[in-house]
Amino acid sequence: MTETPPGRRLAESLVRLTHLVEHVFAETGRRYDITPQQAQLLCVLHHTQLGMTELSRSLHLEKSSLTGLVNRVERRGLAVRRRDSHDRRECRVALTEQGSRIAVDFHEEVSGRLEELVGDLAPEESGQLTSVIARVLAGAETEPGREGRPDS
Amino acid sequence: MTETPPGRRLAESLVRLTHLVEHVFAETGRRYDITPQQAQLLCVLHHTQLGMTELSRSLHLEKSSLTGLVNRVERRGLAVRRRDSHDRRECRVALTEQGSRIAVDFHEEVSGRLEELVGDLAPEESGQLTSVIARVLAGAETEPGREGRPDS
DNA sequence: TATTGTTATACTCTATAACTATA
DNA sequence: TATAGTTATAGAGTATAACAATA
Repeated sequence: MTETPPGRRLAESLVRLTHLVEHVFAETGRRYDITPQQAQLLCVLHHTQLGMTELSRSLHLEKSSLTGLVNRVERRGLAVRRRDSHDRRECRVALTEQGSRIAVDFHEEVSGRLEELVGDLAPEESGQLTSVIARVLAGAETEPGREGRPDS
Repeated sequence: MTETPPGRRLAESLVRLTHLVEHVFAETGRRYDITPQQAQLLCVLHHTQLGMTELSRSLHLEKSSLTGLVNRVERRGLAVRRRDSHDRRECRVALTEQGSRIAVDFHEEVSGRLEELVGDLAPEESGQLTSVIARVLAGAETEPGREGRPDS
């Protein structure tokens, strides 16, 4: 029996923590009658308009999947496709007023709940955790994650 | 301009982290030809057998949703339903050998990738963070999260 | 030819409601 | 009656492949 290395144990904690956050996301979404994916879309679109290709990259979705997601969100009146670019192929997706409102409220509520969960951490602990996560996130952006590459 | 409180900043980091881990989960799953949900099921089932009701609680899923998930995993030969309880209504879901292997490999790979991302932490830091996260997770279990309750 | 976005198709995932079988 | 699990149904999310329109 070898000892589990600290990095490994931390990785496992992060996975569990992730499942918890996912749950908060889903539960909060239900209160606004949107799915977690729709919520994520709204949050990404807050204060910006993006084309389908950009969106699909930022959400890690195939463009065809995104078409459906945007359709559903548009049908609910939370976003619209705009075709006012020079390039007439392109469309930009923007939030409606209602969509903006929900994006803000949803984000506020998720943050609030998570804040409660981490509430009894000391400020140093909180800061430490934040900076570690920041490092993880930064690392992930640098390292492409060898997505499309075959198992070389 | 008021300062953003540490808890709030942490909350936002958590959300981003979650999306990253979700992505790692999905991408790794694809390499084993399983969905993230199936992967999570396999991981929960590793070294235990659970009934549908227990499973549905631990995965935050309706029992009917779980029925389908288990069906699909069973069809792929990764798990089986067993009916060897005293209570003849109950079934326990257990991994097959192949299921176990995939559970281990998947878990190994996900942990490995995350470990890489947090790799350059000192062991003490790593350990501290793990226990901080453990505290958050424990807190979440205690506090039910007022799921079914109306907005009182 | 390359790029932007959609359509067609086939699965998977999920919840709600109604159900069966056992306790 | 209560509990364990399933079925029926409807909708959402996703990827692959083929496509249309524009550049």
